[in-house]
Amino acid sequence: MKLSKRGEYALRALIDLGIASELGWPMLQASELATKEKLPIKFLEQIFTQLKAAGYVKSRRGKFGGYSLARPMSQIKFGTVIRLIDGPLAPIRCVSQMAYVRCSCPDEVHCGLRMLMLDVRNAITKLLDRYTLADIVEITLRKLRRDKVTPPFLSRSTKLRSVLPPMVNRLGDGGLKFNSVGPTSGRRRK
Amino acid sequence: MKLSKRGEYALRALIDLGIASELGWPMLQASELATKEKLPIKFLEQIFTQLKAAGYVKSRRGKFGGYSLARPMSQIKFGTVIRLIDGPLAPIRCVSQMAYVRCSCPDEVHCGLRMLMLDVRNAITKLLDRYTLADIVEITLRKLRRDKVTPPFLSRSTKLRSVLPPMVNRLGDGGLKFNSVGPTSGRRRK
DNA sequence: TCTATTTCCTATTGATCTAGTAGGGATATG
DNA sequence: CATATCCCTACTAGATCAATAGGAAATAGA
Ligand code: FES
Ligand code: FES
Repeated sequence: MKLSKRGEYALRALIDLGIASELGWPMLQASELATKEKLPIKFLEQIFTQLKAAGYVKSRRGKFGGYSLARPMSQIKFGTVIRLIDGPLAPIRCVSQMAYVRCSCPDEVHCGLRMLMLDVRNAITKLLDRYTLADIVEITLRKLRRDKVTPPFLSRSTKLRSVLPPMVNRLGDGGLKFNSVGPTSGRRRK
Repeated sequence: MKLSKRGEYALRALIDLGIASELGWPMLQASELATKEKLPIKFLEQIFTQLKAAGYVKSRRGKFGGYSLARPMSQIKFGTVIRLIDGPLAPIRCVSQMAYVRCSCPDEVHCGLRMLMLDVRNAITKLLDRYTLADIVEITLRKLRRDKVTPPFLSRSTKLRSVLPPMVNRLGDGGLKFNSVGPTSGRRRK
């Protein structure tokens, strides 16, 4: 499951759309998003076309047009979007549920590689098929507020420019570990 | 993390080499493996060259030559092999530890997509960086014995042909769930 | 109506990757 | 010596990726 640029931009766009809408800006323009998030405009347009065809966003054109989410954020799962844009989530087709293809192994049942990859697939889908746009937007907003940062694509009329702290590659941080914001029922006690 | 054919064949070859060696056949020929496992011979040769260069297998040529594992199976981690052949495990480079590359996001720290993908990356590496060839070979052998099946590439002198049950796509089964064969210390009680 | 702004649509491109194929050279066995 | 095996380099057809290009259609305000 390698996320292509196309997929990355699509998800970033959706998340931004979600954040903006949550903050009272239900509609964003492609050019706006492209400049603030530093994506190639024309490419982004193509992606929006695809997202629209799949029913994730709707659009209005002409002056003051733009794109907005076409359905509730809690109904947009990441797994589904990624499958649409980048294809199956499974690392190998013989363990894909949505797009199974037999591989050349003479005996699938006793294939060690398949057992391992099945676990990998399950680990991936467990995350991507459970998290929705609503979850991610909520978590992101919380982080933004905690650090008192405004998202860059919301500086339209306001001159308040958000200072972006330089990124250091410390991977220990990050992740979704907010006191069990997880979408499932599993609510662990502190 | 999409496993290419090249990667698939490499891992299958290593697993087969492991199984064979565990059963007393320390050396397999490329042609042998190719026909029994239905892989293109010349392609497999290339892959073996790569595996040899990286120190996973050693070879002997001439008549009765072949390939064998170059080091203990417990020291061959799947993650490392896959990284060698297919590149980084992370779905997106900004969450890769081994091959970090900044992405165009204006603010990595508050990027919702990055948080999600970091979790995906961790889920993947948790499996692939912990399981070794020894683990998979052990599990596979156990399954083979349980079902009284001989691996197809071990029918050299013996005329005993292994009957291969046809595969039905039932993904509920499979996986590595043997009574906690896991490589980590976590040994859960039944 | 005219103009500016926006989305929408189709085509094209250069670069890279994939999954091999082809042909022969080096080396070991008997 | 013949034969079997690994080793090495080159090549390719096709797909995919990440855009870029150019303009048509719709919308809003003057
Ligand atoms: S069954 Fe798909 S890799 Fe073996
Ligand atoms: S930081 Fe890499 S996707 Fe946002």
